[in-house]
Amino acid sequence: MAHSHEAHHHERPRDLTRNQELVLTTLNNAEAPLSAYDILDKLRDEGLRAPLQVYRALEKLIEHGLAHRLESLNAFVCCADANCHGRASGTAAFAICSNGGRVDEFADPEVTARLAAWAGETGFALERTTIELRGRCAECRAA
Amino acid sequence: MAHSHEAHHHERPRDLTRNQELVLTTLNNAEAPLSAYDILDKLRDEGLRAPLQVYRALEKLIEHGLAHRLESLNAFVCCADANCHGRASGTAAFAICSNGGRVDEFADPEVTARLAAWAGETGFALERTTIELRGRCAECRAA
DNA sequence: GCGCGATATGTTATGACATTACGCTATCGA
DNA sequence: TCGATAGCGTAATGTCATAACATATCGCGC
Repeated sequence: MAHSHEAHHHERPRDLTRNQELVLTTLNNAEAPLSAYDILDKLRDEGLRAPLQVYRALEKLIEHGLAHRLESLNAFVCCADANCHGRASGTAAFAICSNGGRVDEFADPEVTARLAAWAGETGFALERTTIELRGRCAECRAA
Repeated sequence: MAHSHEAHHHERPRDLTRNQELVLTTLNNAEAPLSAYDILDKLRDEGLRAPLQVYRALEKLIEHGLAHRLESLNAFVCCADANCHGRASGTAAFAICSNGGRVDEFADPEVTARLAAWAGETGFALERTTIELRGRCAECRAA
């Protein structure tokens, strides 16, 4: 099992290894999504040298619900909500600004429900859902 | 403008060039999504040699609503509905079977509406939406 | 028919993203 | 103490996508 202790439905930051910590901090400090190689470049000084070190850390962070992969960008962001966003309010959706690259994470229970309903009717065993919106954010439109 | 003739809101197959035709046919004959390089391999005999030839054709097919890109797979499928699915029933969603790789395309107007509503409230100028479900399809679960 | 713009094409080279394979180390409980 | 599990480090490779440049083709106004 993934859980080494009980009490909550996903791990807390205290479980993180050094590499995971470094990668998470990098994502937290970023204004926009970062590719694995972006992260690697930022962590050379900390001793990271190979893409795999980053990918492995990302894999765990995503498992723990602390980060997300943006499929349409091949890039990564930290979870908006630091904690439990994923399972609490349903599937996370992402609005990605084509201009600045800024990302807004949200969840719509109705959307989650409708997709689950479709899966139920169709006999599709849903494991994971990706919802990504592309467009220009309000801030960029104003400027 | 992209339109050289009026009467309909996207192009019909008759507009396709040779390369576009080849790529579309390949997608139509496929049981599962194909990567650009898969397509290229299948079209070597027809004289295609470089990835770019495939990517350029795909770009146009997608513009015309005849094919879709699956972001979570970095692969492509032809539109389920041969014609107009995109704008008619709202944003297309895809259920991708982790097992066989088979893809089921559908559209849920309520989901489309909720996402559009979120965009409206937030001032996000929505350009394109990606919805991809991963899991096991009914057929594979039965087997 | 000629020239022009728009679009498609072909080719080479390169860039960006991701994983396989291998070996070593640390931790933990039987 | 042994073995299982998980993490780490490195090199090599695989996969996906685009830049840059040159050439060709079509429609159309003149």
